[in-house]
Amino acid sequence: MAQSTKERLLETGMALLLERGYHDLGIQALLEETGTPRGSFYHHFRSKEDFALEVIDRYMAEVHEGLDACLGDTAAPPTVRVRRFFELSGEKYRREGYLGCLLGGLGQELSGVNEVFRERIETCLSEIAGRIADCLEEARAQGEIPADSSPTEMANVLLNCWEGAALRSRLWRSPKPLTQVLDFYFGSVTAEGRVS
Amino acid sequence: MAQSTKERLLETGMALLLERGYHDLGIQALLEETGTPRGSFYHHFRSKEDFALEVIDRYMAEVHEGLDACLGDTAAPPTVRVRRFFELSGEKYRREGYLGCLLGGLGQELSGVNEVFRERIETCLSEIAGRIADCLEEARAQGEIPADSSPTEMANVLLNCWEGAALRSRLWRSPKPLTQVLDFYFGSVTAEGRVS
DNA sequence: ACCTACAAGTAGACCGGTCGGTCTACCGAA
DNA sequence: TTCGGTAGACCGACCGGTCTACTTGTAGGT
Repeated sequence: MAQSTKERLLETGMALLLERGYHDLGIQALLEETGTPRGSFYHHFRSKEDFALEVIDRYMAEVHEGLDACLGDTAAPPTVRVRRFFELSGEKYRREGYLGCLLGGLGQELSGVNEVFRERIETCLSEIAGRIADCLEEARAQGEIPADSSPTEMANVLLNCWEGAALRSRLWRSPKPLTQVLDFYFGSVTAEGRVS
Repeated sequence: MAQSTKERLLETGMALLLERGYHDLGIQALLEETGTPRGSFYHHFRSKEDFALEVIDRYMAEVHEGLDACLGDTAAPPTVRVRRFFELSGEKYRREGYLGCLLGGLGQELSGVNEVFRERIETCLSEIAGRIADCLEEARAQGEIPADSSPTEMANVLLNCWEGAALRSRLWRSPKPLTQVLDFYFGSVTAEGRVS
């Protein structure tokens, strides 16, 4: 068997959750899409909520892979590495038809109702922001950005703006908001306050 | 009667849609919350979808009121007026318990599944961006921002970043992402590239 | 080599509850 | 008497979740 039943459910589930959101995606639809009987689903997952949380785990694993690949490349200046990570994410969005970010989607939909999801997704985002902040701290140390910058704050602002652009890109079905926000952010971060 | 049944449904519905989202909010819950019989609801609205669209209309009416109040104040410089509009929105979010923006919430949840909502919400956002762009055009004409700026693009970037901050503020239940993004945006827009 | 025993996973009928929506009856003001 | 609006019983469809039966793969005893 090329792929286990559980993996198939998680992979297809990730795509369906991104497209349809949590409440609009029924177990039934997922089972039909993957040709899985009901019993198998509940053998592998305690509940729909448990399933979605595992999908998020899988999503985060992919994100960390992307972060490893981009931020670890010490040949490039830190701010360039950070930008590359977002450009890589934008590439992924394109392949998916510009449906935005799963964390943003589930976060918006569920954070008003379900505390478990709210905390989990917030944790994921601050984890990502943390790794970006580490890289921006390098940029600060190397003088690429002003010495009085706050890498943590800058990373969070960047990530939040990116999530907003991802939402707009989902509405617009276009990469434009994504590239615009990167141009704006890195344009101002790396040029701001420079004399000469 | 202080408030007609329809108004009561729309007002309460707006709050409930913001908190719970579209799919998680059942007609039943809305009826119980407002003490309305089922028949009244379907007398005033063709369907749940029609209801939500009217809620969006009502929301947009409020947004335009805010825009009128802030952008019309010609005593202040244009960029200050724009900032005031977002600060006013932030005040509103605070009163609601930092649940973010209704357009962002419904946009994320529904734009992958329902074309009607996707187009409507995208139209709303570009309408808002358009009014902000007009004000930024004034700023450009007055030399407050560089002459080679693109007000439309700047307005869209600002609005998108704001929506992202609103999402994070919803997850975080805090105003911090909102104030951070405004400080960053207006800090770089009004200071960028200035010599002396 | 063969039988047994057991567990992991597959299969789908079935459950109570809730969903959005319809329908008829009723009410009160013009 | 008409008509905008209220009232709530009722409908089929679908929801997430449970249950039992079956199929497999395999470890262990003889």
